[in-house]
Amino acid sequence: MLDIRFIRENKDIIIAAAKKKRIAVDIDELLKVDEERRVEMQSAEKLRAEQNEMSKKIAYEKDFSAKSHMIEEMKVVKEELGKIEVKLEGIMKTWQSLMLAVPNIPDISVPEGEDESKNVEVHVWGDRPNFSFEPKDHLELMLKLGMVDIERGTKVHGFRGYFLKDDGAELSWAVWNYARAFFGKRNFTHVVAPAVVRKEYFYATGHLPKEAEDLFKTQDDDYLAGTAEVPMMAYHAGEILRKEDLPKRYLAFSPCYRREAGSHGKDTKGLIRVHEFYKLEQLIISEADHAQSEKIHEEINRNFEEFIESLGLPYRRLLICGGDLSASKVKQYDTEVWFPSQKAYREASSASYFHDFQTRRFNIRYDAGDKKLFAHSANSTAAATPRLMAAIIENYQQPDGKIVVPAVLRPYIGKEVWE
RNA sequence: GGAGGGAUCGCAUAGUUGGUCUAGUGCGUUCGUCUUGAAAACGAAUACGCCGCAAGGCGUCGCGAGUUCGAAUCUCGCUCCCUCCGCCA
Repeated sequence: MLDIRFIRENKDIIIAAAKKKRIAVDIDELLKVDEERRVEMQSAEKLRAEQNEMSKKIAYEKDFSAKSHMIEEMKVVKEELGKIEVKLEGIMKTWQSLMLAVPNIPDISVPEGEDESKNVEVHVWGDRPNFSFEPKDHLELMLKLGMVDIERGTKVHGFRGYFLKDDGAELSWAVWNYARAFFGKRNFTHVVAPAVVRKEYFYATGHLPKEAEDLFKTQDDDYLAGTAEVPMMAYHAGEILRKEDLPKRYLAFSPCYRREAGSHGKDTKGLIRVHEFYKLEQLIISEADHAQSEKIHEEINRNFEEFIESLGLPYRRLLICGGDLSASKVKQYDTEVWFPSQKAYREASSASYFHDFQTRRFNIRYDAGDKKLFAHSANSTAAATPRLMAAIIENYQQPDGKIVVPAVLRPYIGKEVWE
């Protein structure tokens, strides 16, 4: 959500932004409805002012007939006001839906482009393992080592179900614990966040209504979050923060639920795409300052990259192009890790910043002295399992099917090789 | 799951026979006076949003609807919190 005043004054910028993002919006229609909205509001307020004033006079009036006369007069005003209110209600509905359709402004550094094929590879790190044999996929390797049980996973949960066990379960704990220690040194507040979240907050993040198909819903009309971004933005919803407490830096752990309704044919085997996984997420609420937001975005993205560098996983960073950038975002990097069996990079992290687009919907402000300002927000993956585990398994595999434990995980695993 | 109580502008409270409530008071906070400085005392300010160039106006007493000329106050629905009972990790 953007500021209507900003939209009024920067129509051309919004139109260009929508074009870059391949999003259809009718700004002229919005401005027209906005004008009607203001006109109706003013006439409603004028009548209310009259009502308030007369109301006081009626209260003081001692003469019965004069009093009755005034009440009769105000009945007419009431009726008139009612008509305007009905009209205004309709206008407000249209206004709000048009407002929700207005996208955030992409950064100047966001490349032009139709869709994901135009995302730009801006950074590549690490030597892809040079196997003298045909690398196996993580599922085959993990099954052989008894790290995962898919058969019972599907028996118990259904499609995309899995059990991690023995070394697989331990690896999961090791990744979480290592991530906790790694990011903990970078000045984050640790949080374990709920995945069951009230509906209204999904609208605020923009997950609803457009991703309703991809979300699990409870019988109490709550939804299961697919990322801790939802509960963590909701955490400060409606609050006015103190400027000296910013930035708020959270490392949130939560289970994540995704129905993957739109990807039935994709990644049908293995642990790359599952309904239920676990993620540590970086989320930062900061002052309303573009330069600072940009810096935070680079920083949290680098945090993730340095994390997987320490794990020795080759990766590349993509700068997401306009056509692939969602409405709420200013800029996004996706970090993709190398999967030897697929001979391809697969997404392991996504880092974005939003300026005040999200905080406006969540109503998260801070006291900037003379005025209250909407804060800025940014988030990035810190570590998502089991996908990250799959990457570790594949990149550290040996000719005989054994897996070398990455050096940084050995203190958490207690051995050097899985066999 | 059952029974009862509650939600007021940072915190604590007043206000429920509808109309001087444009919500009072205390604490806290900020500024000022006094003081070498501090404390104390005294004085003033102190919720948020919307519309408007401005003057000013409007809205919000958990949220939403309703009754009324007029709602913090009455009615209905919802949310959350507290106490007790039951069940349970």
